[in-house]
Amino acid sequence: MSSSLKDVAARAGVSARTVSNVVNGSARVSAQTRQRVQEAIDELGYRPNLAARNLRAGRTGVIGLAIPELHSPYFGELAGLLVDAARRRSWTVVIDQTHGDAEAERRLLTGDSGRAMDGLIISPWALEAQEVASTARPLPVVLLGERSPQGLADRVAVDNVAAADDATSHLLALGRRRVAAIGLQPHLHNGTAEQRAEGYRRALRRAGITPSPRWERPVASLHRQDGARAMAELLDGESRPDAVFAFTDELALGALHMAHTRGVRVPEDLALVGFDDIEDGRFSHPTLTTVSPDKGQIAERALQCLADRIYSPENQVPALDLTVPHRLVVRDSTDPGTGADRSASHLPTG
Amino acid sequence: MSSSLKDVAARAGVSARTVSNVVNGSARVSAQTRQRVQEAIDELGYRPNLAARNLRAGRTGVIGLAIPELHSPYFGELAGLLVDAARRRSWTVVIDQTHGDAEAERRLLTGDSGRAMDGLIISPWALEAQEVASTARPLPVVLLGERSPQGLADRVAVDNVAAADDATSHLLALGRRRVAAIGLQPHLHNGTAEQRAEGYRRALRRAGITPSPRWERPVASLHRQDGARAMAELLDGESRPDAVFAFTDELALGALHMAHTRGVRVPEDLALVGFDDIEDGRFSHPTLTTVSPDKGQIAERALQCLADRIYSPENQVPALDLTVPHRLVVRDSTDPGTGADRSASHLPTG
DNA sequence: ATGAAAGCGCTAACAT
DNA sequence: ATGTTAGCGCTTTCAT
Repeated sequence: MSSSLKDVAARAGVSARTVSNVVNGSARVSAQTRQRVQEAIDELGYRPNLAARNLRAGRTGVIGLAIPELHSPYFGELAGLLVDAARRRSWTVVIDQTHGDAEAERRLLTGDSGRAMDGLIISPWALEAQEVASTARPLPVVLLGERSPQGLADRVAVDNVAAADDATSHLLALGRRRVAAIGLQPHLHNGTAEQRAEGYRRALRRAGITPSPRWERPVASLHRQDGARAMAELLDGESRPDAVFAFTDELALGALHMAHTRGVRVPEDLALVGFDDIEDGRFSHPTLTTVSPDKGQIAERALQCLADRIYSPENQVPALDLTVPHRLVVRDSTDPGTGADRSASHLPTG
Repeated sequence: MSSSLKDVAARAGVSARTVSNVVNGSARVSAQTRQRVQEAIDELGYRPNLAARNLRAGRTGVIGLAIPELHSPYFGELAGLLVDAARRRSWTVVIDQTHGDAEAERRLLTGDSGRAMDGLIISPWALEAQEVASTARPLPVVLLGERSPQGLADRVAVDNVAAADDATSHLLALGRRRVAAIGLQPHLHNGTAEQRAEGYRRALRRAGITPSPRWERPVASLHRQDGARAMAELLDGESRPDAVFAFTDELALGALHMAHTRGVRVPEDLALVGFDDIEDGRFSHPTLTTVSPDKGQIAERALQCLADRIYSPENQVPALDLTVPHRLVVRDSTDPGTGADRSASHLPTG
């Protein structure tokens, strides 16, 4: 068994209080005493028991991160940023994967997950805004990329409608008219797909084009294979699209794969835009034009929200609804031009 | 403030003991009492305090996962598998990113990280086997993908030498003779790159080819851009390779990108093999031949090691050195043939 | 079947 | 500057 504060105190011939002071630097300790205590600590290999500290403090220093799946590049990147940002605030992150399971999301929100944490950052997938809003939450929660749950929890996201509009408008500006969309999720109501569809249609209408269900391809999930399947369906249709806006980069990369397989040239025959700006899209062939959300800011602001709620529970402002900037990164999949990434270069020239 | 066991006990008119029994089902409680307690729990919205439980139990139910970076597809996939596998054992996973920083790795190993956990799974990057072995560890540790630290901690990994040999032999079997390697890391001594280089050279020698430093490209890190840079160097050389074995899929995808940029055809002009079998390689153009480690088994066995050490500290067997299977997945980047993925199909035919 | 009480290891209010 | 001690919320031994 490892040694405790008391053991160290006994060994150094001081009280527990003094050892605690030395460990935490919380009060003045004479140099001599300090050294004696330090020696005892070293000799015994003493490590403070975190569980005891947590119990005492009423806080764990742990925040939860609940995302659909860690292996998806978008969530992997975001999780990485959050872990690092949390660390800067001396927080530890425990990660849960919901796999889009409503029950799992519910458990996390209600605090029945059996995880001890001071706050939760969750990217809901299956749960609708209504249910998220009505769930009793025993701890501070920040929602990511979710339709605002009627001001009942902080939320951080890009403006999905505007972003989808930007992407679609870019395709229209290239002169494309048969612009398809891949990524609708009629079975889900978490808001994201709906908002991107809305932005897509808005851009079409502004260009004088009537949105048609024929160009809107639903997907079961957001993986590459779903994008490939949707693209196959589009290519099998009577009239082929000359542009595709995929609601995520993974879908876009799957679509790109299928285009290659079918001998469709990108961007000549088909211009393609994704969403998320994942690393893969910078090295695909051709490189992928995409909507780039500011992921660093998403991570930073989500943590800031949590910090405010956790450390200042007294002055509770109403729920925040934070919009994070995005930008369109034009690459080769829509640009038959130079072949260069015009927004962000990650390779040495030459 | 949230309510405690005592509050529930008072409200239900029973002792804390009984409430605890109801919550944990640990002893027989009369149906009537049980119901009364349950009502009190519901009315008060009582949730057990995990910190107190942990203190009492001397265990946290938390294990740490320390990896270089979460956003890399390989580690993202592995982390996802570990999180799910841990959950099946009612464990929570806290993730730390070391970013290949020796100091960060050291802190985790010595337990000075300020994270409360029952065990640690770490994929060391900067630390050498020697130092890992000599570090005093206050908790059970499993090493991933690391050279065996002289039997001083459990370790789970593929046979890197054999795997690299397989990959290289595959290229040689295609009739390629100028086989380059991308991914050496002379500045690191964590073992992985060295072992893959060794397997690469072994295969060459067996084919009667003398390994030459000219074909061995070092990289600063294992990202796509490093692979692209290394490939550029190879293509700028006096004699061009007709095959490349990249030590990771990310490097391979970066190399592939550069090949496209330079107009080099894959696999006709250049056959390419990666390592890790990340999702991207199944949808790249062309799809990527790769060495596929059994990631699910890595996760499962790492957790099993940890469980054995945590739950049965008394019968301590010597450190285990577990080798997990791998297989070569042949795809289009080495197969000018059918264009089909011959080992694992992730798309519907048609 | 249930109650009373000790104690897990730590911090901090109260002492000196 | 340092000692003494209560108590965070829970589980569990001992007792009834």
